[in-house]
Amino acid sequence: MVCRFSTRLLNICIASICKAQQLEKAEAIIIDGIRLGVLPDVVTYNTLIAAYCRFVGIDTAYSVLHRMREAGINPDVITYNSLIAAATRHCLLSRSLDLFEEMLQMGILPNVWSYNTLMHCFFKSGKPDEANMVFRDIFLSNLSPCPSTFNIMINGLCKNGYTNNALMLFRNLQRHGFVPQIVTYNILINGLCKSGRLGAARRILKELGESGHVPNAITYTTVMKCCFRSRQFEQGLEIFSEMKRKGYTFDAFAYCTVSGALVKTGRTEEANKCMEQMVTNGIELDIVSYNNLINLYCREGKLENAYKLLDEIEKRGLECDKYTHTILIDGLCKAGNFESAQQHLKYMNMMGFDSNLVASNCLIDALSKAGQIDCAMKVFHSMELKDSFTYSSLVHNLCKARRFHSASKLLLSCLRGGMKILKSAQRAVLAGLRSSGFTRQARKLQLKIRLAKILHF
DNA sequence: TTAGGGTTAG
Repeated sequence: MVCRFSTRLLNICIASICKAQQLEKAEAIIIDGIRLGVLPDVVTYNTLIAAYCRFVGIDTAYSVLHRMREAGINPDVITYNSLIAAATRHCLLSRSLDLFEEMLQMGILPNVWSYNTLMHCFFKSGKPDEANMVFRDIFLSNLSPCPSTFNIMINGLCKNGYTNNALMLFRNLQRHGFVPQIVTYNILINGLCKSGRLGAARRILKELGESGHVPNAITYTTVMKCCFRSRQFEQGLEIFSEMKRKGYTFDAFAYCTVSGALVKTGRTEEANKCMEQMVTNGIELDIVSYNNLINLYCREGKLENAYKLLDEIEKRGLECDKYTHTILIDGLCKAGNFESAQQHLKYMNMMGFDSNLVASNCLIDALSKAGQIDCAMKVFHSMELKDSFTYSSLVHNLCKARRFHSASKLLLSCLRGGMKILKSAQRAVLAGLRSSGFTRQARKLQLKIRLAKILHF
């Protein structure tokens, strides 16, 4: 139904149709509108582009830009900010930069949101130095940073391992009159908890209470997770009860935090009850909840039930993510079904997931524990990306197989790559070399370990 | 239009 209305009404109509994800219908209405003499404007197309970014993909959204120009409407800073934000959501750094450049070439001046988004994209891509340069550019461009600018900065620093710098920035900003928002406190508490600085996190939590803000569901989930991480289980469960009393368990977050922690400690029955409670309370299962359930079934050895859930995910129109696949690969490994695990890993590669590091590590660990260390080495050589877990597991199991020279070589290549390795794995190599009469090699290796520590840490 | 909490491996 198209009406005789003004552009403003057309835009209201397009916004509501886009919200309902009926994008083709929205485009048809725009065309009908033109025929009836109701011309779309930049707001009409920006709404459509934002919806394509959110519900379809950046390429489709970008193609609307052409149609927009054909209709004689020039994009503005909001058009480009939407596209840059979409690229950032998918961690497409070069795409974000290209769009930023294109915007400049079109003579469109970026605003503080453009810089915020670009900064966030650099942080998400693990490039804090570049993000810092964008932060400086905001001031050089004579733009005023907004509270989100600082929140993105503090969050990015925390996520990239610079929690101390984040805390320093927070204090500096406070000295200059910055009033932290509840989001700022949550970001900092989460960063401090994850880096193991529980005392500092507690101080910030106390400050939050004194600031007049009320802790919200996110604050509670963050602190609860922190308790589980530091093995203060009963305290974590007390927070969960408090969340329920206060009505903060309106989504899947708290339930998944609790059930995840219960599964990790082998309390699968309680984890099951927790998820059942979630469903009874009318909370719909999302992909993370399904992942939790799949993990629960895998731990109980009920792989068939786990696979049944995959069908349910598909029926519900949800998409499996890298966690779903990793959990299943780990489940197959733990059940000793290496062939299926390897097949699933291949499938994961084929699907083009951004990372299969954890899944590969699961396979390496399980294979080498089962004595199939050469198979594990094959997987190792096929991996593009390796981390401290990959090396620790292999070095440890090579020692168990009394292959101390191979373990020593691998240990050194890990340290040369600037990666840490479990202390117990280091000790196993040194002890193994000594006990098999290679004391000189052990001494040399110890010296090299010390040198690597000085160079990298 | 941007920013915060949940799920994977020793």
